[in-house]
Amino acid sequence: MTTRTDAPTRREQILKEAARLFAERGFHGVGVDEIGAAVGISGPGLYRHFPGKDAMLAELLVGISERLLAGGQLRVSEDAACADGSPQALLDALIEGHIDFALDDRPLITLHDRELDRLRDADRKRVRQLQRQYVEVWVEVVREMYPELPEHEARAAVHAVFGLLNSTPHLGRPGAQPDRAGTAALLHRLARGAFEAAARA
Amino acid sequence: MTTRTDAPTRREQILKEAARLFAERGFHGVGVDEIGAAVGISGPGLYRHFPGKDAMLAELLVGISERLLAGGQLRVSEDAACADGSPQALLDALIEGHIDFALDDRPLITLHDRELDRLRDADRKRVRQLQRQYVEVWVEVVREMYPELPEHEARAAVHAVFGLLNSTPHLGRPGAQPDRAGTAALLHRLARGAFEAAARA
DNA sequence: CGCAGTAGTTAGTGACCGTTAACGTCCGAC
DNA sequence: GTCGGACGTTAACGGTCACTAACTACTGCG
Repeated sequence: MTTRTDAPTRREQILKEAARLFAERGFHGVGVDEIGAAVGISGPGLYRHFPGKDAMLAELLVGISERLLAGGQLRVSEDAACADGSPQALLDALIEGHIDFALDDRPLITLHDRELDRLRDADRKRVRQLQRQYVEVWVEVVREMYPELPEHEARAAVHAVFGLLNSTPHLGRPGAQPDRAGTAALLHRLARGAFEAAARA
Repeated sequence: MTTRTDAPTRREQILKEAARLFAERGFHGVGVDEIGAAVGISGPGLYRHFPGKDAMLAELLVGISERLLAGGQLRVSEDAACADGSPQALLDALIEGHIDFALDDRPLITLHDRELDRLRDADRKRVRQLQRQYVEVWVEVVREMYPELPEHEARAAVHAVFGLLNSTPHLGRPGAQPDRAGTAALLHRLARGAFEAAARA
């Protein structure tokens, strides 16, 4: 949990605004001029920082996937280090981490499963691999928690719970979400309840 | 549950293929020539059936929203007619109906929350209103089933469960889903479990 | 037959958009 | 001081794309 205090670089500004715009109107629906305008420079000025529009999307998607996977793996290893690591506590940690991500980086969550097919083959392969690994982390933890659950059902349940947790962009359209902690708690309960019910064959 | 036996009209073919292509590559990512090719005619021939590309998307999205809402309202009225209408049975009926839709019309489900912003203002307003009404149908049933659940939490839970049920497009990428009945049953359990857990404050 | 309407075709047009080219400006280092 | 690189700018180019125009083929009907 490292927090930054220094000002964001221009490159980071661009990525952030591009993520927002891509999430709002789709990759093909946003022009480079708009992205430039969002950070106060104009159109082709972006090419000092990125080789092209595709590269921005690629960096965003690869970055998201890497962060998600790294977070998941970190929590698993932390749990393994702790002596009192119960499967439920680990699953809760995974859920909480994903919720934090979904609540803090809504545009990225939106992009994550929406614009994957707009990537070059190599990048798409890499993102898909990272996503698969992240799912596998969850599946292993879920199966440790509910050993009676068949693997393919565990995997389907994990995908479904991702859909549940990633629904946050559809929630508080106009104003900011009323209560971040409350929303997080509710989502956590929903996810736990879904997994429990999956195991009740 | 009326099933059609007559051949689909050209117009319906176009809508079906357009839905598939829009879902795969996004509205802006598909050209009219491709849509035409998918139904065996070429590009501008589409304009005999639709005034423009936007109109196809509009008809798709309005149609989806209307069908979802009509299905939900139908189930509520059926339950009210039956003497033995329990809240749980009604909620199960809603869940099952939504699952059927998600499993049978994957491309439409994908479009439904992805390309809404590509619509003209009037159409977008209409779709949003239909969606809102559909959510309200669910919220009322959920609150009847779990009276202790505050309204805003019920609404958030409904949105989240939609995300869960609509995750089916992310499941069986390569082959067809192994077992439709099994997938439906699993999704149903997950959704029920999520609502139950929501109510356990 | 003649005719009208339906459903296509190909060719072209104007707009948009990603990208490149050529040029300017500021600023720190030697 | 001036030199060089980082960072922008505007102008232009080439391709793509939605849409239109003009024309053709089929089909049922009097």
